Amino acid sequence: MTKTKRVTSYDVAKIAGVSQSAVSRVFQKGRSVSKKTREKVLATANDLGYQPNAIARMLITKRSGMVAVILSSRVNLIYPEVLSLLNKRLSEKDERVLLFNLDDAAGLDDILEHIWTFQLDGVIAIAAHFDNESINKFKKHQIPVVLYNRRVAGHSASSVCCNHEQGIFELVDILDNFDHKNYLVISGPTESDVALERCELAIRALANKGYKNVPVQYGDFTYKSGRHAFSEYMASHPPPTAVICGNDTMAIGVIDEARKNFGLRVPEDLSVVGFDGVNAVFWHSYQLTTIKQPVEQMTKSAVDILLEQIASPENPPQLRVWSGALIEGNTVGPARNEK
Amino acid sequence: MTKTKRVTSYDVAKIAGVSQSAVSRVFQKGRSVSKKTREKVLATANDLGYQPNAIARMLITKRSGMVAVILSSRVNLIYPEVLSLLNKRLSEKDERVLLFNLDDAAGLDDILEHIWTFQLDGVIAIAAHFDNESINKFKKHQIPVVLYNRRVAGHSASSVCCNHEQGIFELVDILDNFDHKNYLVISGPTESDVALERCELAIRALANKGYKNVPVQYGDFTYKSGRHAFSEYMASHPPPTAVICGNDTMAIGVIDEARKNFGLRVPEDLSVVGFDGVNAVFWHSYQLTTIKQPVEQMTKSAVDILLEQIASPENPPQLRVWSGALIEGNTVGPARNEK
DNA sequence: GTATATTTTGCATTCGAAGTCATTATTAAG
DNA sequence: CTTAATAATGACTTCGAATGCAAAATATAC
Repeated sequence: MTKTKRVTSYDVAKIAGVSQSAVSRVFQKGRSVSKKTREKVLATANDLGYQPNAIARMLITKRSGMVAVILSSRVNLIYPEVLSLLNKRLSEKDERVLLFNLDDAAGLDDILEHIWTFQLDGVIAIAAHFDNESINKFKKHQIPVVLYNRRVAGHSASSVCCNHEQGIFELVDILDNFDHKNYLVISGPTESDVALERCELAIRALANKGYKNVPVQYGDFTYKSGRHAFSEYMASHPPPTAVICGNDTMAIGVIDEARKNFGLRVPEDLSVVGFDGVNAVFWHSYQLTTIKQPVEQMTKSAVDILLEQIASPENPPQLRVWSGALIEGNTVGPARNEK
Repeated sequence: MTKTKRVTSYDVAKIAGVSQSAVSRVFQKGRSVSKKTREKVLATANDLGYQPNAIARMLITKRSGMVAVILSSRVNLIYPEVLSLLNKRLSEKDERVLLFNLDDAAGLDDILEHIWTFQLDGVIAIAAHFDNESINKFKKHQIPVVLYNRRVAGHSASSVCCNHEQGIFELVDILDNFDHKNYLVISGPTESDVALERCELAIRALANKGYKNVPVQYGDFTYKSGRHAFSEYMASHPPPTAVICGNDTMAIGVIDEARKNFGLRVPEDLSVVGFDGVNAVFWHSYQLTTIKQPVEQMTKSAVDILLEQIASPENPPQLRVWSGALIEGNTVGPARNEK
């Protein structure tokens, strides 16, 4: 029942026989304090169990030491990995992660309200949909943003992206070299910018090879939706020989559906490629050929850029693009072109 | 270059022709303000784009509106789901999530330091290892904690757990009914409390059925480690007929290893069970028989308990245990008992 | 109409550390 | 040993909202 009051810098000051300013200075780096007082203060601080109150510090310094990470969660198996790495990198730079889930009932506006009031140092938005209007709000509130895998028109915000073009083109090249002619694209949901980008690139890459009007089915990045998209297509079309999927999870769904409900062998009868390089692509039952998103570099860049923008807000927005690496699995083979 | 100053309650007060207190009261619920002033204030606040500064509020109210979630990440596919649900539930109660990853170089102590200085409202620790010493620190700092899937000796902290005993016993019952006699347990890493608990329960459940000295291999909850543990065991023992795994991901690894490198069919030659109920257990290539952790209820309870503790810190710690649900897959069958 | 109860209001203070500035102690240079 | 330069220190103010309290305004009862 003892409502222990917090130990403040004043308490320490009094006991150590110095001023509050002195105590404060001891807990800041690069401030001149004599060795004698520093030791005195540190000793009594330790005795009393004193630690500077971060909230009070935030109020006066106007830096919260917190970065918001906005996540459109669940959608993709790779996000947990991204989040974990971002957290790690930010911690190293002494920034905490305040997490926001965008897919909850509460929309973006709701999240933004919170971001303003919390005086965050910056924001990293993972594949969330931001239009220029939102970006302008950040400008107005003078909070740096870095978009992850999302570019915004006119380069008005910094972003770190996977080079989807390079990745998709590489996959299409491989398929084309195997003489595939009957393609199916299974895209992620139209609300997702990443999904749209990958889908358009696939269509463009195929067009370059001379394949126009490639059919597209839409899923929502989940396993189930991959299966469903494939069976939907099969219900009214002759089987394709190659399927290009918007992400790995759907690709795995396609493989299972093809094998189970259509008796197709992968890769003998059907080639399948995905995107992302999640752990499951290495599982023996799938061994998916896909592109690994360079998560390490991307998260590092995102944090670097963000910190730069925090330090020098007047710097122009940056764009950094990283190429993914091909994972050569076992789901691509020569086309079975029947005639 | 215009360093726009933040709009404060004083600014609004001056323009609206009221006192700062009045402005403050408008933005708190359950405070008496006349309709007239409320409207005036709200109008000018809107004009100026004023929003209360959360940091200043935290300082005076001593509530940060933030809850720390400590995650031992990566280890388990189910954590992202847990995190996402916790975030959602906490947002509904107007608490933000400050995320900490325990497996980074920075250890628990480092995280705790931050927790004290941030004056957090509470902490939810997901399967992190907390000893009584750590719990006592929380008591000293008067910060409520809820442990997720982790009990601490002497009920000194609240926790929400999956009923691993019921789950494991149910799985063992099923295997026993299929007349299995040669078991192998593949446990998660010894640093993990959940892993240890599941492993011990499996051993106890088997002992109840008369099987003593059941062999145990250790993995680290990953797919690879599941495969490796199984092949290690097979290298020097006759094949078991049933494998009980510490989680789903390792179970999937075992299935792949058994099929690929030992030509065993699942479930005809080998029965495999897991634990957690991650999405991948439904994938057609596996269809794992497992126990689904009741994540919905567990996260709800965790948040409920935490908020109760925040509201009434003097209340005793609570323990809530939820039973998992059996997922009847296709990886368990009659034992192939050769003699 | 007055007297009493109730709601609104503003003043002044508080939360806890950090920054400004003038003053004092210490060191280096001559 | 004096003078100049530098380092260390404390008093006071600041950040921005919330709150206890007394005064003022409004509502209710008689």
